[in-house]
Amino acid sequence: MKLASWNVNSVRAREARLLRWLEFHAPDVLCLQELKVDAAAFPFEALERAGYKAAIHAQRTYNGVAILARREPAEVERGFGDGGDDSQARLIAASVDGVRVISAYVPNGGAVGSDKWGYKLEWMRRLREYLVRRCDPAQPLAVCGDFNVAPEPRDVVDPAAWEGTVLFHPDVRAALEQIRGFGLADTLRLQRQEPGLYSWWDYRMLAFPRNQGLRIDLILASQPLAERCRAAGIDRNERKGKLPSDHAPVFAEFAPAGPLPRPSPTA
DNA sequence: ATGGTTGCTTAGCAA
Repeated sequence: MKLASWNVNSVRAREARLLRWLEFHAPDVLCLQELKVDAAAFPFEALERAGYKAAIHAQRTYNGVAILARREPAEVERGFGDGGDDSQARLIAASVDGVRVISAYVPNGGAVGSDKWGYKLEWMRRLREYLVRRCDPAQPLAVCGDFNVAPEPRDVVDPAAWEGTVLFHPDVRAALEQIRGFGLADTLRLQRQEPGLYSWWDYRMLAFPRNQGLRIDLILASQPLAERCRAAGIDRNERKGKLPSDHAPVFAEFAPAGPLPRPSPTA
């Protein structure tokens, strides 16, 4: 199974790129963030022609998340359903081919200390609680999306300069560790260890051609899924050219589920 | 120096 996640920064503005990317890379599942359209404006028909069914949690202007798959995503849940503020469309969960998939758009956080910052920290705490309440780390689970947090210094172009900002602050890094502590592995780091692998570059200051980015888009996998991970990466190429999203798609590939190979009797 | 770019909605906000 090839699983991908992409913050498209408006599915309307990115529709042509999205369709081209799907045709070329043909993932089994694609999680989207920042749709920025209501359900009436979501391109269901074009995606259907491209061979994908979509489950969406949409809202006008801001936010919006989706899960695309070859077959209709099942058992769809939208929002946390925890009695808290679910007015921002930032979370959708669905089952695809035996894997529970979550597409998450963690709040950016505005400025440290602001109301948005408090909302971000609270939202990340609620995500951890949602996982505990609604998911099973002993089953195949992929938590995908724009986390708006870089996990480690090697995920940041200039860690000293970014230290303490909303994307690389000790409090949100700790909140991310709490989420990972549910039993989730960072699939990219199962495969690659080097610094300089980024998924987001600011539109300004020629950040992309200078590779001044951060890795804030993640595919986290529970142990039963992570042990089947055979590849992971970031499609930096999609960030090139005219009017890209400011995020590149990230992906992970998993071997089919099945019994472990029996040890050879001659071993 | 709080700049710069893009997108949504139409001057200001969000990222």
